[in-house]
Amino acid sequence: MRIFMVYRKTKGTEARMEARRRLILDTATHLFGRDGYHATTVPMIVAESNVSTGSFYMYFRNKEDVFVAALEELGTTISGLLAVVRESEEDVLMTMEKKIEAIFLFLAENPERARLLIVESSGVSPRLEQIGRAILREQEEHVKTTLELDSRTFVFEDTAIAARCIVGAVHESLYCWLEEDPATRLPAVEVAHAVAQFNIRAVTRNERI
Amino acid sequence: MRIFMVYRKTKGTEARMEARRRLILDTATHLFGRDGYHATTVPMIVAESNVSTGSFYMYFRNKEDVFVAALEELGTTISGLLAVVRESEEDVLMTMEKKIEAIFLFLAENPERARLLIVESSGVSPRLEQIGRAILREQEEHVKTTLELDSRTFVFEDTAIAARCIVGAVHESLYCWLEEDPATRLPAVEVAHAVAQFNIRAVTRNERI
Amino acid sequence: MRIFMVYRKTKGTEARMEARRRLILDTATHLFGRDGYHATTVPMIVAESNVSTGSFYMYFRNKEDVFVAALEELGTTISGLLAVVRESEEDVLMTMEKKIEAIFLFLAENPERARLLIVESSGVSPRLEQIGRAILREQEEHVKTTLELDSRTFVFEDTAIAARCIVGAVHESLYCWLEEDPATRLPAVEVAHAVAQFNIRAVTRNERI
Amino acid sequence: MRIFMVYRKTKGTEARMEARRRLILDTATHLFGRDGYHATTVPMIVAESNVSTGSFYMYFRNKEDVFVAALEELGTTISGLLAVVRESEEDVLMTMEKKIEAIFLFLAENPERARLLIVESSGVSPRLEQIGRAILREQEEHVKTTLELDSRTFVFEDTAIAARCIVGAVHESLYCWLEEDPATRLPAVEVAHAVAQFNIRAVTRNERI
DNA sequence: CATGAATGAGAATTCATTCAT
DNA sequence: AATGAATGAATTCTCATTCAT
Repeated sequence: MRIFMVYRKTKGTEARMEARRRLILDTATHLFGRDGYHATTVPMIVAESNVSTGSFYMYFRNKEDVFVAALEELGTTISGLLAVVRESEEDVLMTMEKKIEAIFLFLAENPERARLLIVESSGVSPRLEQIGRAILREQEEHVKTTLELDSRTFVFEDTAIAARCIVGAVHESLYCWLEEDPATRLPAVEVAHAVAQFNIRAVTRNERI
Repeated sequence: MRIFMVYRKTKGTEARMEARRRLILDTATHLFGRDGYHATTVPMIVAESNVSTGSFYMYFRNKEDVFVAALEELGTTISGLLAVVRESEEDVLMTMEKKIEAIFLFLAENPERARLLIVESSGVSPRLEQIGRAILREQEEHVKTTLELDSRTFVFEDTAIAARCIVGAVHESLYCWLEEDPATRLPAVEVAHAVAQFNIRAVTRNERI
Repeated sequence: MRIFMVYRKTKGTEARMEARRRLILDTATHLFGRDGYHATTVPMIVAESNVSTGSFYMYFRNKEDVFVAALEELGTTISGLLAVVRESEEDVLMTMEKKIEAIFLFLAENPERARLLIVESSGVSPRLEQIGRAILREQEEHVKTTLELDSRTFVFEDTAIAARCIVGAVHESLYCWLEEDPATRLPAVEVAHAVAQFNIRAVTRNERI
Repeated sequence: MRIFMVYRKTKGTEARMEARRRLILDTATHLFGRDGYHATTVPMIVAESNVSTGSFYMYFRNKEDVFVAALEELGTTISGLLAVVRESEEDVLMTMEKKIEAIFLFLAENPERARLLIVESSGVSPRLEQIGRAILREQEEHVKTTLELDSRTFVFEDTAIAARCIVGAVHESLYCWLEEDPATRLPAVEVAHAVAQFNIRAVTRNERI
């Protein structure tokens, strides 16, 4: 064993640590989304990140932990997306439409994240499932809140159920769209719009349409 | 001259074999639904079925194979359920309502099968995912066909997307319902009805409501 | 369970039993020779023979036992071959030549038996190895006996070693010949002759050649 | 400023890894040679080496792989042995004699290696058989080359066949010698010499003897 | 802080053999 | 005598995690 003395500036070290964590997390997110939780091994993440196994376990307690981090990050991202919509729209109908489209389009543009959320978060461990479900639940809360903003516009009584239906509709149609041949499928925006229309029809008086 | 006793395979043997297969399959379905695909090991299935490892591999090629069998059986069951509805209803609106409720109620009454379909069939292997998706796709086909039966009643243009939304809505609201405290949640029939109403509103002129 | 009374003539039964044993043994010999001991499973033998597993174990104690039977049969065959030579030849030199050629040609014409003896009999179990070795030892005995028939002709002192060398030479050259491309290799008879010459040269005064 | 201690992989690590690989390989070679390929299990190798299962699979892809390594090492050793002979001898006859004796004596002193080569390399898998055969083929090449050095001394026409006969003779007589009772058998050197004489007689004019 | 060799529990699967029918 | 379903011991191999350096 040889010991080298290395003098480093503290600042740079902290920044580098953060960068390493990011690198590992991004790589893991990518691999989990592409190959799934079980097909992705720690050696794979480590190799792809050019980081040692030891480092991996310095930044994350275990494999599940990285997945949790990836999922939580995704949750935050989607929350932010929905928050932006709420703040920017005046018309509740438009708010609803934008929210639905925002979720759909974000996941359509980030298919690996979509898999992470829809496919891979379930069936691994109760903890992971809870986190994945929490993200859906938050989306449902967002939608429910919007539905309750204006009971003149949104006439469907049970807003909780409506919210769940809406979120379920979005995810299922998104998943189907992802399965389709990218060359021939409709553009994401069109599908997002149609899905939004479907759900808005369900919760409003339909004379306007 | 000598007398030989010749034992012939009688119906009993075949019946017993079929019963054994059933036993293994049912046990596996139960365990997969309760603990998930990865948490369920062949030794567990075997122990729970009071069957030897060898027998397991006599009736199924491998672990994935039992899961496939369980999933396919579930698919057949749901298909049957939907087929019954189609045949029995005259009113297209009523058909749609019954179909939606049929899926919801069946899965509500068979929560382990619901997990099998919604949670455990994804993220395990492409083959399993395909089979799980095929079941959803079939449900969507059923719904789509119904939507196209009467374009006066069902006015939502893109029936494919509508079908996906409906199936997604049903599954998500069901899953949420299963997560709720059985002691305090609404009765399944009520939720099923509300979900049906939601979806019917989305695809019809709403004057009637 | 149903019991049928079947009346059969005793004679036919015994003959049929012998025929079954033969069938199993021949099939097993073929499969062992083609695929090797370990790659040949009892289910394979049974399937190929159109016989039940139970029957297999009626005629042979176990898998090793069929191999033993196959090997012993082969030993007998080769013994017979060598015995015929001994009886028919007058000239000791000719006897030696014929013996060497007989072994070579028989195995060349029965490559599966050759594999059984040279390749598959070793490395399976001590018992099998002993039997395989016994066959070689018997060949060596035959050769040794011949070498000792006429010490004027055969001048190599240590007849035991000479016999071993001869048998080893025959088997190795045979094995190499079997590995060669059947389309381009020399005819078996030519190689057999050359091998015989080689070995005869080794044990005789060479003026004659 | 902070001081980090950076541990570098030093020669020690690499050396220790090499030593570990050696340990596993030597243990495996020993067990394969003593008990045979099939009777030797990975747990046995691992236990005997005081190494974990995981380590085993770090250094070797699988059980076959260690066997291959053992066999290839043996091939290299024998090649080296023969190469040394070729370089050191002037007289072709002496070269031949030394080569034959070298193979015999090396295997006589390393009976486990002998078993590895003669017995265990065949009948396991085509790949292993090929490697085992390649070693024999190389010996035959060596011998053949020597035979072709001096056509005045070596008069046997078909050098390829002669080479095979020689190698076969050596291995078979060696194998018989190994089977004999160590207490009463002739010394290896004597047998080696006799075997060499046998083969040299076969390929030369015999006046000298 | 960083490394990556080492660990070992645990999973899936095969197949020779038995035995009730 | 004949059948073939049933058995379960035994084997190979993977991978998340640890820890000496």
